[in-house]
Amino acid sequence: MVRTVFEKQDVIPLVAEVFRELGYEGASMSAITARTRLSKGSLYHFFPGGKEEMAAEILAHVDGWFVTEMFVPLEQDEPRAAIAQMWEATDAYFRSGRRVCLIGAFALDETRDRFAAPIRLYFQRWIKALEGALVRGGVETARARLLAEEAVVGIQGALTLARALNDDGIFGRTLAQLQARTEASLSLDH
Amino acid sequence: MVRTVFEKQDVIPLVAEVFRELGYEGASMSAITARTRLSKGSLYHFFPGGKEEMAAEILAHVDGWFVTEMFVPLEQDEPRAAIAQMWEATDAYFRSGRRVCLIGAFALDETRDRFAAPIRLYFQRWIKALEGALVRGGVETARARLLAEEAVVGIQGALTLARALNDDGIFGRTLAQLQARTEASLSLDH
DNA sequence: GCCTTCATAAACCGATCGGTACAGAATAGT
DNA sequence: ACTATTCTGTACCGATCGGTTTATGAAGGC
Repeated sequence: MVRTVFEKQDVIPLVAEVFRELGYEGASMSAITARTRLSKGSLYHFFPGGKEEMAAEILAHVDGWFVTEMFVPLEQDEPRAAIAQMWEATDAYFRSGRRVCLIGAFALDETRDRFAAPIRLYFQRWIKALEGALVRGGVETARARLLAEEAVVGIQGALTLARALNDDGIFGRTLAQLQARTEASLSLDH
Repeated sequence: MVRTVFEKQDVIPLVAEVFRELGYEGASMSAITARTRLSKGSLYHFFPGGKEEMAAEILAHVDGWFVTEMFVPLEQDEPRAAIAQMWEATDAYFRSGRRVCLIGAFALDETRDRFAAPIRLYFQRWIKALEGALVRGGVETARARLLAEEAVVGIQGALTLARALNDDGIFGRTLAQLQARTEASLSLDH
């Protein structure tokens, strides 16, 4: 009998991918067991609280990734470098639009009510971190706010349309345009 | 006994609102009956094909609304007026961001695979119609394409963030910015 | 007034839902 | 090697899922 022993840190990304593809309601336990090859016994061992705990831990895991890879650099590092890294990390993380934003997907249906706080904090911090980096890069505050909001809005919209249109190009085009616009503001106000 | 007699045209918007709020998987039959006050008998009378037929007809209904209210005007009417009407209709339809785009929500999870064609056609036609209006308004083709794509991307992203942040302002700010940018292009190239 | 058609309600179906119980296999500590 | 703990597979639970059936209520045509 094949028996693979997992640890929780290995399990979270596997389950996360199922939630990402199917949404909270669509990710039934049977779908999760089928796609992760993990038995119910394993899943309820790692997540005694069931689906809700799985989703909460996954949200925290995704949030943690963004915090270390993007938000902290934006908040602390040299702004131009951090912003450039943000665009790269965004493109890599979302696989050029072929991967959906789990937190954005959760925000749309009534799953949002369950996880309203972490969802809101994630997007607030992203916008605030980018806005702060732009300000530190010399952009005027009001414009930085708008630019940051526009960037996160554009990323989310491009993810939706990339899937809706089944178009691999739209995400890259959107990122390029947003990046060009932020860099124009950075050089203008400097 | 209270007995309200409905016709199919009255039923579709009611059911649509449930799908919009809960998503395809989240909209269970019991949720639909509870929120619409329609019995299962009525629902299966109007939609013998069950949930799948409901969703398909709802998509067609939403698509039809956009076709008559926005796409046809964009394709045929005087471009500046049609584009102005598009921004107004968008803000009104999505209730300043408090209402979610049902087709966009369907695009995110694996519901997309079931309704891939109508979802793709809806967004394609929106972008193409706006692009065409911009071109007829004097905007250069390549720029019109980018602007149209950017507008639809921005609308979808703003809808996601409006819900995620529970912020009533972001949708309006995004629309205003997109509108200003298209109008700037229209006056430039004229 | 009668009959047909449309619309509704309620009981019911097998399948699947999320979740539990528990026994056994793998691992780590000693 | 023995034991305690961690991890896994399976059988099972009540509840709910989407869907069906049936019986009857109301409305329109004649």
